[in-house]
Order: sequence, then structure tokens, then C-alpha cells
Amino acid sequence: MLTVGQEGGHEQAVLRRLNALRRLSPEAAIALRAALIERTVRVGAGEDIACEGDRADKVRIFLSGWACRYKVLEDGRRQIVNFALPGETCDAHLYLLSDMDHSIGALTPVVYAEIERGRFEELVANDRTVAEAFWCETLVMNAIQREWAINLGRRDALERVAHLFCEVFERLRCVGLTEGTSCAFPVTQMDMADATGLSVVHLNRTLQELRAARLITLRERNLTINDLDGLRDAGLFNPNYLHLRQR
Amino acid sequence: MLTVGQEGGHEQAVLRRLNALRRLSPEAAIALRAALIERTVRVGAGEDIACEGDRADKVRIFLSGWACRYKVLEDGRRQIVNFALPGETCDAHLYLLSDMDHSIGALTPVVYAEIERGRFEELVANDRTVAEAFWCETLVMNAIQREWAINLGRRDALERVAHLFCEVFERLRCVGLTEGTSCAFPVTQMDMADATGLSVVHLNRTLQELRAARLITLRERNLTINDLDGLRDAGLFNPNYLHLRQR
DNA sequence: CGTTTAGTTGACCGTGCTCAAGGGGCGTGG
DNA sequence: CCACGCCCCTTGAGCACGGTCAACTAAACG
Repeated sequence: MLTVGQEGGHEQAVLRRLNALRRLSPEAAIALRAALIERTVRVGAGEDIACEGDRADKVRIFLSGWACRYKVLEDGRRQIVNFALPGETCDAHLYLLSDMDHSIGALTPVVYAEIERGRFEELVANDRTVAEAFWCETLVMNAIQREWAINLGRRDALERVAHLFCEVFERLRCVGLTEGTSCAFPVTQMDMADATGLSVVHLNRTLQELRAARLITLRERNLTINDLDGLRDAGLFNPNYLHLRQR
Repeated sequence: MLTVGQEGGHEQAVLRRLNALRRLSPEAAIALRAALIERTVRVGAGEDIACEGDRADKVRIFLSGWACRYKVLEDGRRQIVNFALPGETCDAHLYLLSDMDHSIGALTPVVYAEIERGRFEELVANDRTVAEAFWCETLVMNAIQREWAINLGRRDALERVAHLFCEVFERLRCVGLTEGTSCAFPVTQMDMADATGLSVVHLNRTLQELRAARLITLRERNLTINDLDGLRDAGLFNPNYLHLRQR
């Protein structure tokens, strides 16, 4: 069930993310913030935000909560192909394609801004930095998607899970959603398995391996990275593909 | 080694592809064709077109030959994350990110058009249909990348290879590079293995299985699909994610 | 309280990997 | 013209990583 309302405070993440990709002009930031609070949608955990086959007619920008993009094969096998984290945009200009080729599900309660085609085009037409920021966002999502292909194709179970943790941590860090070496990780082991292409049983054992190596602590939907360098080594993680500006 | 020169005749594939994604205005088609022949680059088989870490400063549009995007892990494992086929654009607006996060290698002799940042922005600024066509191209590449994640994460060897054949066949068909149920497939088994996340040995055995099932004939770098429906079933292939306009 | 959902553990099995060897085609150089 | 090397494909044998099936625990929730 969807409920629509005003939502304040979370649009900061969006601006932080776009700024990290491409510096926005002050006027652009103001215009964008206004657009983000015009129409927000809340979705409960476990609900679908969009389904494969749905008409694609608006742009979604995630304000809070975790969602995932996924596809289910005929026989029930599910693959999560990416997460959608706060501050991230779900396919700018998506409406140019007629319909969704995958589904988007809420893993936790989610709030996102919904921007109609005309309104979105107005935003990018009025300010070059906004247009470029959304291009960057799309290009980076593409790069992340490539990295997931590498993860699934050529890394073993331990490496995959370690890499996923590193990536998510960085994606959250750039929008200010980490505290020290901790961040939320509100995802079941089933979801993690579907994101890493493993079975739940093997994912569970892999987590235990990471814990035994004192690389991470994961409990009550909270991730603490005890040894960032160690985790990066274990996952063969190199953050360059995230294209976040160095500070 | 690179040689630069004039290249005629192949730009048709680019126009066919962009038109299949978004109808170009007649004037746009003319302007684009002109831009495509201004500066073309030829690369020999096996050479790299771009390397991870290179400065990203121009847009590449492939005119003929096959290339692949790939990344190599520290210990030598290689994953091909996508192919770049004639008519396809390699990251419009790529120059917005400062550098390449992966490499692009030529699998056969390749000819591509190289468009400088200023020239490219002029093209998309002058005609809305061009801008939209490149957005579509990028969004579809993103969708293809997602599908590869599914292939690598949740399909078994036979399904992966069958799916790859179906996808490549469709991508070539929309630019007019198929003849009946045949198309070029100028790729070594090593490359196919790296694209499907399999070992060469197992890929070889999987090919034999597809041949034994009379689904395909693959010899002398030429693929014939003997039973398209059968191959689609075997690969759980649904072309919707390619977003090609139905004729 | 019973039911459901998430996490955990054990035992067994199979897909796909590794290692190793050999064959065929082709270009190069003696 | 043949020899050699190289690349690509193929085959066999053994093994391991990760899947499947099943049972059990603990927490959450009505």
C-alpha cells in the first residue's frame, strides 16, 4: 500500500550524493530540493515499488530506506541485481523506455520522491549542473552494475560477500549514513544470498567465516567493519568504479 | 597500434540502432552521420581500445568489429562484463567521469568513431531526438548489464551460454548484421568463458551440449541458431530488456 | 500460546573447476 | 618445403566449492 505525503529532512542525502558526483550550482540545489519534497511516496517493507512490465513514466529518487532491483526466473530463482540506497536515483529519464524490465522491491520501509516526466525535464533543462549530475549518476550506476557482474562471475563466496559489504559501506558513506566504521545493513540473509548469487545456507557459512576472521560484526541489522583494509583485501575491493570525488 | 582514417559505410549500423531505440529526426540523422565519419580509429584484434585508469575524454561509437569491456583481478582472473557490437555507443557523456574504471579490448579488428566532448555536446544540444536516443542507449546498456548479473548469478552453464547467444543475436539483428538465423560470432572459447563466468573446459563441454541438442551450429566463427525457440527456452531468454521497438 | 520468519547446523551430493595431455590449423623461419 | 611454435579446441580424471534437503532454535507476532 502506498501513502503519499510530505517528507522533510531526507532530501539532504540526494544533494550530498549528486554533489559528490558533480558539484551543483547553489540555485540548482535549491530547485532540486523543492522538487524532492513536492511528492513523496512511502512503501512498507516487502512491498514492490515497481514491477517488471509496469509502465515507466516517472523518475524515482530514494530518500530513506533500502530497496533492491531484482528479477525472478520462471522457476522461482531470484537475483537481486542492485540495491537502491538513500540519495540514489532510479534511472533518470527512465520514461524514455516504455516499461520496466525488472522489479524494484522495498527491503525496509522506503520513502522516495516521485518526479513526473515534465517536471524532471524542466529541472535538467534549467541547469546544466543538474543535467550533468544525473548523467554521472546513471554512468556510475552502470559502473556498479559492471562490478556486480565481476563479483558474480569471477569471485568466490567469501570475496563476493566482502566486496558487497565494502561497496555498500562506501555508497552509504558518501551520503553521510555511516557512523565511524558502522552502518545499517537491514537485509535478511536470504536477500544477501540473492544479491551474491549464493544459497542461503552457504551465505550463512560465509558470514561466519568473515566473523571468525574478525573482519566484520553483523547483528541486529547493523554492520560494523572491524578491519576495513582486511575486508577490502578479502573482497579484492577497489572503490575507483564508484567515482566518488576524493575529499 | 592505431591508425586513423576515413571510414565509410558502417555508420548505417549506428543510425539503425539509435532509430530502433528512439526515432531520429531526418536532420539529426544527417548531422550524426557527418559526425561519425569525421574521425574514425582502427584497432587490431587483441589490442586494447582503452585501459582501466585511462583518462576518459571522448565518446566512442563502434562502427565494425567486436570489442569487449572487461576487468582483470589481481590474480589474473578476467571477467568480460559486456560486448561492444557495431552500432553501439560506449558511454555517451563518459567524459563526465574523470577516468575509465574498466578496459575495452578489441576481439577482432575494430573500427570506431571518436567524438570529442565539445562536438558531442553540440550534437545532443542541437537536436532533442539525438539527446534522447543516447539516453535510451545508455539506459538499455544498463538493462543489459543487469541481465548479465542475472545470467552470472542465477543461471547454470547451459542457460548462460544459450542466453548469451540469444542476446547477441538480437543485438546484431537490430543493426542488420544477421542473415536468416546466422550471424558472425568471432570470439574464442576463452572469451566466451570469461563472458559467462565459466572455465574454458566447461564452456567447451557446454557448447557440445548445445550442439548435441541441435540448438546451434558454431564453427569458423559463425553462429547458426537451428532452433530459436528451443534456444530461448534453454536460456530462459526474454528480449524485453533490450527495449527494441517491435516492427 | 501457536504460527511464522530468520538464522544455524549437519550430511550428502553435483556442477563446474583444475590439472594434464594431446590434436589440428596456421604463420614463420630455416 | 618442412619444422617448429603458437593458439585454439578437445578430452579424461579427480576434486572442491557451493547447492540441496532436512531438522532445529530463537525471536517476533498475532
